[in-house]
Amino acid sequence: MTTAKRNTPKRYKPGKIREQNDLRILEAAESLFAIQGFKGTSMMQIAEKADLPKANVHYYFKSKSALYGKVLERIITSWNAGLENITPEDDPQIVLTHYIEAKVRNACENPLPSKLFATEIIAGAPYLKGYIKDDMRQWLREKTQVFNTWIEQGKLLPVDPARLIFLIWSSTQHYADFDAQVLLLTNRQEYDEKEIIKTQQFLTRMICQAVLPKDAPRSNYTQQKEAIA
Amino acid sequence: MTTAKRNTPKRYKPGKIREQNDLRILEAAESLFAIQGFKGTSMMQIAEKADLPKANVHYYFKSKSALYGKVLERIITSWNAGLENITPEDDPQIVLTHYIEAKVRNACENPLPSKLFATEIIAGAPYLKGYIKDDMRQWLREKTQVFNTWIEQGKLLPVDPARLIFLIWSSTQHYADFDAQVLLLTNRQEYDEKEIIKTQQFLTRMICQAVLPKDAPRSNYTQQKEAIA
DNA sequence: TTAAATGTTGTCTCTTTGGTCAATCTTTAT
DNA sequence: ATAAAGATTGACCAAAGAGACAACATTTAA
Repeated sequence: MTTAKRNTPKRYKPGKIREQNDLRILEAAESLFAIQGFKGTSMMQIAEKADLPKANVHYYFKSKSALYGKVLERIITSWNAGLENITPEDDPQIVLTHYIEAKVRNACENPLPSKLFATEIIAGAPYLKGYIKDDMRQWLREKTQVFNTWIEQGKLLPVDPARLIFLIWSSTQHYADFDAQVLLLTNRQEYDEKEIIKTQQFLTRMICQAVLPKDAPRSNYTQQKEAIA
Repeated sequence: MTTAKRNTPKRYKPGKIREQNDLRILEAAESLFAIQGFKGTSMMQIAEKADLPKANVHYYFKSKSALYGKVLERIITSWNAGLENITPEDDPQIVLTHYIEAKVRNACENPLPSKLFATEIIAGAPYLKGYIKDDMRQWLREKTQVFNTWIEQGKLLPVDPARLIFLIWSSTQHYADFDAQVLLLTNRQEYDEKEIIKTQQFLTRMICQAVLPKDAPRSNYTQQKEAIA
C-alpha cells in the first residue's frame, strides 16, 4: 500500500516485480496481523489492502502461515538496532539513555511491529520460540555480561541486568502495544512530539536514577537533553 | 473446567445449574481467548474445554461476542482491588510497595486475565473503549489527585502521576503477558516463589527509589520485606 | 402427581476462509 | 521475433465455524 512503487518509473527490471509485490503484501499483512492477530486476519483482507487479487497473494506466499512467518522475520531483522555495540568501557548512563529514548520513539512512531510481536508472545511464541531461545538469549547474555562488568566497576548499582532490560522493554513498548489505552486515558488522538519527549525524559530519569550511583556526575549529554523540556 | 462442581453434593437448588455452567463456560472461554484471541478461539473448543456440547454453550450465551464480553466484564470487576482506598494521608512508599507487590504476584500466578486484557487493548479496545474512557479514566483521575497532593507535601518527587502508573502497569504486567519470553530467556519452566519475590523487590526498589525523596527514612515495612531475600 | 420452567443435545444451514488450478497475459533473454 | 519464464486472475473446492432449532430430558413448584 504505502511505498510500493518506489523510484521505479515504468521500466521493469528482472525480478523487480516480485520484490515490489512481496513488499506490498508484507506491509499490508503486518498492519492487519498486528491489530487483528493471525486468525483474525483473512488472506482476502490482506489482498484488498495490498490492492491485489487474493490468488496473487498466494502466488507470492505459499500459505498464510508462511506469510506470517515472513512478516515476523522482517520485523525481527529490523530490530537489530539499539544496544548493539556496547562495551564495558562505555558510560552506562549514555548507553541506557540512548536505548530508552530510541525505544520510546520507535514505540510511539511505529507501534505495529511491537504489537505484532506482543500478540505472538502472548500466544506462547509458537513461531518465535526458536528465535527467542537461540538468538535473543544469546543477545541478552552478551548485554548482561557488559552490565555486570559495569557493576563490578561501580558504574552501575548492583541490579539484575536481565530484569533491568525487561523493565526497559516493558515500559517503552507499553506505549506501542497499549497505545489505545494510553491515548484514551490521556484524552488524546495520537502521540505528539512533546509527549514523546516527556515520556523519554520520564523513563530515562526513572530508570537511570535507580541504577546509577547517586554520586556519579551527570554527563553533559543528559543535562543537554533535559534543557529542551 | 477447574472449580465447577463446588460443594454441591447431588441435590439441585433452584437456578444453581445455570450458575455452575455459566462459571464453567466463562473459565474455559477465558483461558482460550487469552492465548488464542477472539477469532482464534472456536465455540467448539470452548465447549470441549467446559465439557459440554456446543449447543449447550449457545444456550447459556447468546453469541460468541456476548460470551467474550462477559469474560471481559468478569475480569474487569475482579480487578477492582489494589490502590483502592488511598488517601493523601497515606505513606506513598507503603502504598506503592503494596500495589507493585500485588501486581507482580497476580501477574505471575494468574496471567490469563492480563493476557486477555492485553490482546483486547492491542486490537484497539473494541469492547473496552467505553469502560476505559469512563470508569478507568475516573479511577486514574482520583489516583493522580492523591499523588499530586503527595508531591505538594514533599512525600513524592515531582513526577507525572499518570506516567508513573503506566510504568507500574507495564513493568508488572510484562511478567504475565510476556511470560513465554521471560521464561524462555531465563531458561525456566515457570515462575517459582523465589523468582516472584525477587521481581517484587527489584521493581519496588527501582520505582520507589526513583520517586521517593532521597532523605526520606525507610519504613519498617520495607526493611522487613527486604530481609526475607 | 403433574404441568410449567429449565436444561440438553443431535442435526442442519449458511457463511467464511485457506488453498488450488488452469487459462491467459506480460516480461525477459536469445 | 519468439520461446521460456514469470505474473495475473476468475472460478472452484473442501473444511471449519457460528448459530438456529426442534425434540427430548430433568428440575421445580403447585
